[in-house]
Amino acid sequence: MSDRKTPRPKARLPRGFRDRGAEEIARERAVVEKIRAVYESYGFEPLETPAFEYTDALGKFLPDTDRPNEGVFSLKDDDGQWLSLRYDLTAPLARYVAENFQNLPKPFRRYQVGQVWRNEKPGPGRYREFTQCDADTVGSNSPAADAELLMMLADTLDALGLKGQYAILINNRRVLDGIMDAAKIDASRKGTVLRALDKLDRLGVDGVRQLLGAGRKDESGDFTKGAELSENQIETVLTFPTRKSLAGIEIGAGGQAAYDELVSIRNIVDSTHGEGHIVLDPGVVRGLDYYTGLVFEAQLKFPVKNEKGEEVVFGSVAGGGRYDDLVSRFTGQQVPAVGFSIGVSRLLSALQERAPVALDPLVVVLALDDTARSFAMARELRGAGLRAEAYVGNRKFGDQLKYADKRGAAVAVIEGADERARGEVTLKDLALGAELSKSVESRAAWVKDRPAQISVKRGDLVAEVRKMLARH
RNA sequence: GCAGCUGUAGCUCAGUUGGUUAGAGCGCCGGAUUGUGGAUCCGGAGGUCGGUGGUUCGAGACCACCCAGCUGUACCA
Repeated sequence: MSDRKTPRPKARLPRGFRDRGAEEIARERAVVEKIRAVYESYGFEPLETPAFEYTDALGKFLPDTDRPNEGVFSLKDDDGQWLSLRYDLTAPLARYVAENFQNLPKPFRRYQVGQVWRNEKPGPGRYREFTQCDADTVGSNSPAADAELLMMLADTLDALGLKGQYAILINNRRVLDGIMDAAKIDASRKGTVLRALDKLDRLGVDGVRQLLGAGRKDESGDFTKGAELSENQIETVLTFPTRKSLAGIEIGAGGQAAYDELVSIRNIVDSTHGEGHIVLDPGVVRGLDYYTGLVFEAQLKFPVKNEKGEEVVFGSVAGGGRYDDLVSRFTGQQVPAVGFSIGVSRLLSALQERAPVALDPLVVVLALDDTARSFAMARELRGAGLRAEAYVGNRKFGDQLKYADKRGAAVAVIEGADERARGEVTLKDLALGAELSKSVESRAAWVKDRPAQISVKRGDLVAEVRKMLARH
């Protein structure tokens, strides 16, 4: 170790990114397959778009040379044009629809599963790369399209084993507008009010009341300025969210029509799916600029724990709404659209302890002194549909067993010179052995007894391995 | 962005009012055991004490600034 000119790089993940291992990948695949199956059964067709888009096609965050990566990950292409990693699947959809408008059936119903990236500060359970599972209907302003998506979301959550354990909360932005008009909130404060209402689930009524009034101090002591509404205004704005009632509030013709539409959408879903899936909830706001009518979120009714085992306010596992202006950015034509997005990673962490996914058991064939024979046995086991591998390292026998143990293998297959001479193989039940080892004190006795292993005819390899696996 | 807290081995952390050569547990590697996982025992590798400057005879510790991480909050498609 002589003079090292450059210091070693530190092995570390970029902030907000994660590695994912076998178990999580298996769980995500299983979940995504269930979601896909439901979407496809509804006739939604899959679409894939690239990770990069031209930045101006994504909208909103146009990079300038000083701050090219505000909110999104951006880079400059060879020809000087800005590219960005997509931050959702909806903006690429709008681009796709605008680009292929004449060839698409209207309504165009598609789903898309993919990673999205956001260049922002990560938080607990919040990353800069995550998977979304979107379904959208473009080209229909009918409540039928809204209702269909709500049904499909309900069926999807049912298919994931969450039947009866969630509620889809729906609201309409025009109802909120009506309420704010009734409270005589001037236009400059509406944004602040909506943002405050959006935080009901996290901050509670008292926190939101502070944000609507003078302001709120967070637990670090930092102060957030409020909307400075009067007591009366605050009461009016909070009446619907807290008492779930519009009694005594005149929300105007537009607001009333939007409210009636919400009720009719709920009734459609109730008629096909039974009551209780859809709940009118005025606390649902979902952002500011994007949605134009219906907004909704799916919330889990059961408590969710974080990595430390603490119960957390979980928020929504899926959300969406109606956005009627997205395609017009490209074409100038209003194209009504409605859609939702399932946050697959969030859903997975919520599902973790409730619906574990079991991996197929693994068989490891140890390679004592004849690699070719080990490979042949592993191949034979694979041919029988088992997950099997031959040891490809170069360590001694004891270490090979340690390896099998660490892999979580269920069975080890051993064929050394002794076994071969007898035309047999030794099968070791690693799971059973791990259990037995708890009561063994001395290594000598453990080695001598060789628990949980049997010798079988080489020709019966597959059948005997199957028999051993069947015990668990 | 704002605020609070925290930075010592791969990980989790200890390190007395500032005092010699910076420690522990876990993990890793080797051995006890040329063919048997766990536990145990023995040995080993692994550190610019986040960085820079300052105070001091002396700084991992004290001060200033910077950087990074975590948490909350703001913004958020």
